[in-house]
Order: sequence, then structure tokens, then C-alpha cells
Amino acid sequence: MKIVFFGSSEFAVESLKKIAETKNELSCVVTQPDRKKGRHLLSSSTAVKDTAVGFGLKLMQPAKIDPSFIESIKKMQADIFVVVSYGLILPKSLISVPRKMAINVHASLLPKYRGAAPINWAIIKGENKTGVTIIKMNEFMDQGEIIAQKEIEIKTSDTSETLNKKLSVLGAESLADVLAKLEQGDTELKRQNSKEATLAPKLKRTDGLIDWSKPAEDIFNQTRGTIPWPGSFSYWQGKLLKIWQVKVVTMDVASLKPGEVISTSKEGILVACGDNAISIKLLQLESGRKLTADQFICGHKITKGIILS
RNA sequence: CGCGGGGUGGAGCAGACUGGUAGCUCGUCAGGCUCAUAACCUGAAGGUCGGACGUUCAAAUCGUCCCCCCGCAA
Repeated sequence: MKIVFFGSSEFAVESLKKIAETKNELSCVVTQPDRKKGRHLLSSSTAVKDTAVGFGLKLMQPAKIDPSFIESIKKMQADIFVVVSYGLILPKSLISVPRKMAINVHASLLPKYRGAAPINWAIIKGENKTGVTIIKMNEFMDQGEIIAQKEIEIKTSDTSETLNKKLSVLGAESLADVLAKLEQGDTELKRQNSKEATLAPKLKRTDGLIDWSKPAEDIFNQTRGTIPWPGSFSYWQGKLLKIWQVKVVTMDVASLKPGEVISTSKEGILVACGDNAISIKLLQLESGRKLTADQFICGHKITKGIILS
């Protein structure tokens, strides 16, 4: 089958590699244009572009999806579009181009967590399982009929980064199965139950700000689910303090203020939350590197009674 | 040329504005105390202060250039 692949971020790379391994013909890879970003606003390419270039694939980076772009895609006469975290909603006029259909690999158990950041939100919301879903695309975001779905356990040791990696591999495997079935024409489509739908919008910086009056469990999930960006953070002496790794400590904090430092030791910096406490294991002050709690304590006067806010 | 912070014994930091003996916490090593210890006490080793050039009687500190690290923003 002739395939056109749409993808941009790291999550899409495994799927692209998988397709490149199959006998399908990859007519073209479409990815977002290079953008100026990062420190000093240097121009940088997407993870998918880097991969496609490595494989020597034909690449397109349209600034926007306009009629002339759609025309050039039509000429490729693709059977299937595979879309994996491309970064834009594709219009109906583009989705209808391929002979068979356009499919999308989404990192959640649809209809739950529709949107740009399903992996992050599944962790932040404290889910103990998630997965990947492959849908036949329609013009509405993540609302197409389900072709295949696979579950995976979310472990307490998982962060968005580790889960992203696992799901990208799982998604690629599932994609290979689906492509094989599509070629044989034995796929079943299942409609999503929209009543069960939840949204997982792109994270904002403020999603990383810690509210210490929340239960320790919530803060633990927030810390895991916002890595690597925006990360969870608080403020100490007016300086940004990023909190990279924490552990929930069960204890009575009724007499303490939320955000109050209870104790500091090599084991961690213990902070009172709305319910129970958090032991900070790995943290980073603005301008500094990530430090373990014991390293941090050596050089910073952070002591009992100080309030993080 | 997007904005800003930083590089000081092995680790993390202070000192810099107001140039003049290299400081703190931890670690390491030796000894002591102790039934014992990651605890406590005493002592020791370990630094051309990121690099180069310049100003000066004298530079971690002031000036110029370069290298590396980090946060924000996008």
C-alpha cells in the first residue's frame, strides 16, 4: 500500500520506523516546519524530520495546509494516511484524499483523553492504566471510529517521559497490525461512546505550579505527569524551584501550613501538603542544575519552617 | 543577535558592588568517644577561583573576548 505519513514529535518516531520496516511504500513524510525555539531561538527540526532524513525519505514541511498542498498530496495517490502526533487538526478535504482512509495513532484509551496531551493527563489524573488507540479519522479531533486499542499499566515509577516511550512502541506495534489488516480488508470499526469522553488539552505552564494545599498524592501525580515540560515547580525565596522527583509520605499534617518544610535530611526535603506530606528527592533551583536533596541541603539554607509557595 | 542566571578543593554553595591571608555545609583520610553507628569530638589532605588577554604595586573580585551549564520565553 502507498502510505503518506504525518507526524512531528518524538512519539511519532517509532511508528515511522515501523512503517519503514514493512513492505508498504512510504510516498512521503509530512512534518511541521522547522521552528525557532529553545535558548537563543535557534531553528530546529522535528524528531520526525530527523528520522525521515536518516531513512532518506521524501519530506514535506508545509507552513499550512492549503489547497495547493492538498493538490500535491493528491498526486501521490496514497491508499492510507497515517497520522501520529502531527500537531495540527487535518481538514476534511485532506482526510478524504487517500483511497482507503486516514488513520491516527492516539496515546490514550479513547474516548478518554482526547486532545494534545493524553499521556500527561492520564498520569496527572492518577489513572492506573492507559493505552493506545488507532482510529479512522474524521474531521473532529480524536473522535473517529476505533480500529484497534491496546492497554498498558501506568506504574507509580512512570513519568510522562517513560510512558511516552512505552506507548510510542506499543502504538507502532498496533499500527503494524492495523496496516496488515487493512491490506486484507478485515478491519472492524467501532464507534466511540462520546458520553465517556474526556479532554486532555495541551499543557500550559501553569499546569506545573504546585498547590501545596492539595493532597500529597495529587502533587506526586502532577510531578510525574508534567515531566519534562512544564515540570512541577514552586517558589522559594522568590526563586523558581523545580521539583523533579518526590515521594508521598503518610503523616498527620493538620497542625502545619501547606508548603511548610517539616524537615530536611539526606533522604529528602519533607514538605506538608493539604493531606499527608511530600518528600522532595530531586530538585532544581533556577539557574542551577538538578540536585538530589542531600546535595541541595549542603549549599542552601533551607530549613524547618520555611514555606514554599 | 529574544530575556536572564551561573562556572570557586571530590559534591553543593558563600565571597565579587567597596581589588590586598581561600570561607561554609557535606564527603574523603587519620585519630578519639562508644556495645555499636550513617551519630558525636579532634585533626589532616585536597583549589593555577572555566579559559585567554588587559588594567593595577596587587585580580576569584575591575574590563574585553571565548568555552561550557541552567531557567524563562517561544
